[in-house]
Amino acid sequence: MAQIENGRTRILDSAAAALCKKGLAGAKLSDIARMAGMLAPSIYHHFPSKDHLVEEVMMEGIYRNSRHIVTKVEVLGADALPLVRLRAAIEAHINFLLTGDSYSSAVARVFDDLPAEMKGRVLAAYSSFDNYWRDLIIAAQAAGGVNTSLDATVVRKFLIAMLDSSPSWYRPGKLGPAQIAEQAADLVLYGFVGRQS
Amino acid sequence: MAQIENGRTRILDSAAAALCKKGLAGAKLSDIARMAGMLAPSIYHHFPSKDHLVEEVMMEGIYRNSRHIVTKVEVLGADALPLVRLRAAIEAHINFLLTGDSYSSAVARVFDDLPAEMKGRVLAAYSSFDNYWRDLIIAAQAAGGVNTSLDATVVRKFLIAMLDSSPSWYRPGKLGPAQIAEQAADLVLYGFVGRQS
DNA sequence: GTCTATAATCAGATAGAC
DNA sequence: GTCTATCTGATTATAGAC
Repeated sequence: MAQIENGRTRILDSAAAALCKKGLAGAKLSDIARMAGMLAPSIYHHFPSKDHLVEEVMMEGIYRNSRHIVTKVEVLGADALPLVRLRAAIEAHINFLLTGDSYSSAVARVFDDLPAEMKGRVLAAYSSFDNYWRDLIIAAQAAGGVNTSLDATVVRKFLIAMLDSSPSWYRPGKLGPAQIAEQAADLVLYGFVGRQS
Repeated sequence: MAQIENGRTRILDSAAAALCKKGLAGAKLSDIARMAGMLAPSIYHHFPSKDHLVEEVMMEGIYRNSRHIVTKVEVLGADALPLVRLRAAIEAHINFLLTGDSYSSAVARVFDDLPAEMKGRVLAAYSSFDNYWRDLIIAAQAAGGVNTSLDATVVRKFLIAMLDSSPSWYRPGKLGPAQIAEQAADLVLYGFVGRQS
């Protein structure tokens, strides 16, 4: 079933990469086309408009990211400790963003700039992913042994913003994606002070 | 010395608000002018270009945010515990962003989209602020009693991204800015699990 | 399915009256 | 210091050949 990389897929890949790197307004159709080995008007044979193309990248990014994280968490089984599941989600999210999935990075990069109407549809598609995080957090709180004075929604917003920022500042160096992922989980779960105080 | 709000200041205020709300490409000169009670060409009497106007908002945002945080930390005195100083910085940052300083919110909102040349200058202006955070974190690590396996740079990047995200999702409700600020500090310092485990 | 040529649109910027 | 009118340039989008 592995389809060969046809023109349509090349355009989507190029669009995802361009959106990541240059943002919504910065990613010109001519850039996307060039990266896909064609000229701008050829894109219109595959997509009716730039907005349609962008929206498909957003939907694909949400789907990929969601599927990756859910897979990594659910392989642990439903009876794994909630904190273990939450840690797995955090590490999977960072690993996915930093190991080159430009679709998921593109979502974090340009979501705020989407036209209102599209943003509504993208947000709707995002909601099941968001609810998955909410449930992970609430399950961990319900299991006890955590700081119950923290608001679950506030924790989720801060956590996702933190994770989503990583593609914008991470550069390969002494720390690899897996190590950043581990640091993210340690920071969120146990804080800058940590456990050994 | 309190200068009355002249045209130039009204334009800057409007630009900061528009940049926050709509992003760099979304904030049209006609929007900014209308919010300032004039028409687009009038802006050119006060600023030579949109880029110059945007850059001045960026610089002002960095200056205001930096000054506010440093003031709130330094009032504690240099002999305050490093963790107390770090907490004060975190809370001051959130409070400032959420209590309506659109200049500082505008920086976080549009920085990634700035043209490369301007971004370099803005980043240079930002560096002393960034270094202040770096020093707060390093001082706390040097004082001991924290998780030394965390990389100071990674902590700083995650921390600032988390704090800067707050204007994009916070809406006045049951939790006020001061409470969000406290939750942010608790989350960063002691984590989702917290101290009582 | 991709191209060349061109239209349509829109936002930043300028000229000059008042 | 602000306006009306206009220009310029960039970018999305269309038409139609190959």
